Amino acid sequence: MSKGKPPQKVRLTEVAQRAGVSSMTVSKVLRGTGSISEKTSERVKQAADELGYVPNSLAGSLSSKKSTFVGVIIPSAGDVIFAEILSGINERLRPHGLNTLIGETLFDGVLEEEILRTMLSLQPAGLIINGGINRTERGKVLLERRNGPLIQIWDADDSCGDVNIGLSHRQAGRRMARHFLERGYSSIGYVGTELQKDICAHQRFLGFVERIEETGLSVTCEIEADLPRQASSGPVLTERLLQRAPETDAIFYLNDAMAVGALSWLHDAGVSVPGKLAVAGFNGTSLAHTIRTRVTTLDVPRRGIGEAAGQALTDILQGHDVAPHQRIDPVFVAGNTS
Amino acid sequence: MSKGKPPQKVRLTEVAQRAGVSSMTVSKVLRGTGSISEKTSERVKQAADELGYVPNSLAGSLSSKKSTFVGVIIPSAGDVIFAEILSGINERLRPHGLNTLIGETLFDGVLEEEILRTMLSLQPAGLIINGGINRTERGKVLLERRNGPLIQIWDADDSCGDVNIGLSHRQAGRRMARHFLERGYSSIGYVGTELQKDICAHQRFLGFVERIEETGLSVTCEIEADLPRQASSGPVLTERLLQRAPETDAIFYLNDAMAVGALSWLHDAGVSVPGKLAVAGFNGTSLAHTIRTRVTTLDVPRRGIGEAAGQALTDILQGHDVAPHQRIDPVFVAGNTS
DNA sequence: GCAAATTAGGTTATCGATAACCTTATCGGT
DNA sequence: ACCGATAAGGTTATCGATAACCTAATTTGC
Repeated sequence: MSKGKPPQKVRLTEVAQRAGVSSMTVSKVLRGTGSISEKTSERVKQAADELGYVPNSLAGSLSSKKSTFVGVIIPSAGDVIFAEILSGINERLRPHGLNTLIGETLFDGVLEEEILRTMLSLQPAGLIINGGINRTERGKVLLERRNGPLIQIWDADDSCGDVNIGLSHRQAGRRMARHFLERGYSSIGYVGTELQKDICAHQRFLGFVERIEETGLSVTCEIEADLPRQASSGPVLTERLLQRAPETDAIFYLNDAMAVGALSWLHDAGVSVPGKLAVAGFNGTSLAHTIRTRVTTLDVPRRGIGEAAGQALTDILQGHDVAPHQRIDPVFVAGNTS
Repeated sequence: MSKGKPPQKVRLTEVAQRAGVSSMTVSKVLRGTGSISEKTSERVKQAADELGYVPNSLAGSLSSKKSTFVGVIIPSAGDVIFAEILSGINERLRPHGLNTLIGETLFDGVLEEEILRTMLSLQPAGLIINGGINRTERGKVLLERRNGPLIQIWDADDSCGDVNIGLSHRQAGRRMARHFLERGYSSIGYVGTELQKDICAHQRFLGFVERIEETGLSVTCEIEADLPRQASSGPVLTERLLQRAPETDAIFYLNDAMAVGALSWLHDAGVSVPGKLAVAGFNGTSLAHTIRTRVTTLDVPRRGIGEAAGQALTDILQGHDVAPHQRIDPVFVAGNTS
């Protein structure tokens, strides 16, 4: 039985020896800097290949003070919305040799601060962070202490960092209010959860109510701080709202998931949609357009936001100019629920 | 106008000076190792705090040969399935001070190899990688050359690394076949895409067909290599399949999204489900249970797989024993489409 | 044909932190 | 009082790669 290969690590030095050059030369060849003849360059590459050399980026970054990853801080990687943004970001970063480091805040400012701290300790080349969160003071200080570009996404209302890419959630709320008003609904409701944490959702709520109230109407709200922002919360809150205000003829939900959850319950409860009650959501997730029921919603170009953010980051790193404010507006999608 | 603060970087040395100790002492205090008196410990902590010291993990990792991140390689972070797995992993890693580095292969072996290379260069403390991909030979070599634990997820059929957490997709395919047979369907179809890339989906397909054929029946397949694995492909392929085999009375789809897409089309086309045609998907995504139509599917505990993977990784890092094979079976969910 | 410019490659000093090892005090026990 | 054990903290040598600078050999221009 063999002793197993001596896991003798391969460093620049080992490659250099095999190619008969200095380690600096290898470093230059592998990064394509400096001037090295075609011949030795080939020899070095071959040596590296034969030894299966894998560079140690930690050492490299420490020395060059240029790291190869970008921190991306979002509320949750499991939420379709942010998952798609994340994917869009990563798609644009990887071709530039940048790795994506993720952090999930769960909409919690304290957790965000903690994440920021550990991320900054990794000396990221840049940071992409989701707005719309109750940031701690120390969190803000950490953000300023950063090196490299800072892109804030999702929330266009709250500016911070070099570039801001997102939408005005307040305007989005107003947009949906306008739709309800144009349709002539007059007993209007709103259903949401966790607005104390998710500032963007809160802004949508405020914009919605604001617009409705401008017409003299009022909005019946059912807001529960502790329920999840998911389908399951839809039925619960809808039922509560309808008990308090049975005359309600239209409800705007925090997101599509809750709207769809509510629709399911409304169907079972025999409430016709939109005959008796209109329903609208937010996000434009694929689940909003399923089968017979297509939820009226505002479709946010999620992947597009991510791509724009990744692009902005690499552009800045390359010294290009980037528009500091990029509005990416949601698109109104008329379904058959309103 | 002030010149702006000299962004004088704070290193261990600066903290040490302010606290009147050596930098080694600061290092020990901040990591809680070595023996330092309560008094100096306090003094050091305060100094670090006042200066807003943020450690440089790159230097730390280089020196200690222990990095603080884990590479997670999945097909796509934007796909609900893997997004939830990713989130589960991250949830378990962060409390241990481990950061999650993501890589998206898009089911492409060559891309996977490239990602592996850059990930390994960051000296990750461990690796969690999705199975069911056509791995390149060099990719396999890279995986062996790694340091630290390697957890493979999603695909229990193909073992590799220290721990394997996932399901047998072949079994899953057979399970759904059994359901169709029990219901007495006899003209059975299968619809899928990209099976050449997604080995797991291919396994489900094989298991499904295998089980059906055991009864002497055959399966009409509509498989298109180049269409996306999304809702939009459902209608296209369903229409094609029904043209070729109008008598088909049940179809198993590659995933829920395609099944739901198909349902929408079937409804418009006036095909009653499950009266004339039964439909089943795979994954148990929330979109499968919307409103009036609840797709029959196999629900995979996605977050659970992620959590188990994260847990296994940290367990191994702490020297604990971990079961090398953890089967996480999907749960059959009877909807009203079959 | 010779000085200047360019090419090809090597030397040396960090980057910021930690492992491993050392040096003093301080404290009991006998 | 003396010796070994423990506590508290400091010294030194890396970790693996790169920036910055330097040297020698060619090439180029006129």
